[in-house]
Amino acid sequence: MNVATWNVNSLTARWPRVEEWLVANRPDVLLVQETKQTDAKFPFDQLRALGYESAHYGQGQWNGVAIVSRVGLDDVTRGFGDDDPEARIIAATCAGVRVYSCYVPNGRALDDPHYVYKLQWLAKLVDLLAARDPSTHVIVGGDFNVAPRDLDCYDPSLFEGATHVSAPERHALAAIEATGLVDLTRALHPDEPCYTWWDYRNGSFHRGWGLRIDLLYVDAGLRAKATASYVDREARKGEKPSDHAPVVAEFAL
DNA sequence: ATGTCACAGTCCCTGTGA
Repeated sequence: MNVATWNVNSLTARWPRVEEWLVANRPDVLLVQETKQTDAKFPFDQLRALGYESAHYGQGQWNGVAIVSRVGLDDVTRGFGDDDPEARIIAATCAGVRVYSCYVPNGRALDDPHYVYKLQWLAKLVDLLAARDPSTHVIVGGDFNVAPRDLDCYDPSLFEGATHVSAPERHALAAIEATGLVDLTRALHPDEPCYTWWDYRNGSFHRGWGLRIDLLYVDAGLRAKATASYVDREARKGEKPSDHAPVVAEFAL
């Protein structure tokens, strides 16, 4: 089984790149973030023509998450079941694995109300994962907008006092791991940065100024069956790329 | 350390978010 997560930064703008990538890579499951489109605009039919079922939790101008699968797509749930109007989490069962596509709030700044929202959102995710069925394999992927450790940031000194690296955000990721999940990319690559995002500005990609903020958390059973994890940097190059690259994981199931 | 991109509305530029 081959599972990928990719923040596409508008599926409307990115569809040619996403379609090309799906045809070339044929993941079993793709977790998508920042579709930035309504359900009415989502390319269900185009994906079906490629052999994929889809579930979308669309909002419109902002956010929007999806799960795209060619190994089954059942029991879809959207949101946390509360009154949060932002479309940031969707779950489904694919080939017996419970998969989540998450777009964690950015936070903007440590003194911004949006940062409080980010921490509250992460706390809700932790509660959800802590209450999961332990007998079912789980993959929680997406854009977490947090670099788990300094190794995941090209220059931690530039991020002092900023979001994405603060202690409360990192504690939230530790709480996710404490529910029994493993950051798979880091487990398989303990010493490599494995950046997944580079600012469009300043030639950041070519200068290597990146962050590892797109993560795949898996349960211990899947960790034991994982055979590979990699960042597809090629997808960050070329015409009209997203500012994020896909993260792919492979499992011998 | 801000050199870009995408969106919607004010609609071919500007404000906002990332």
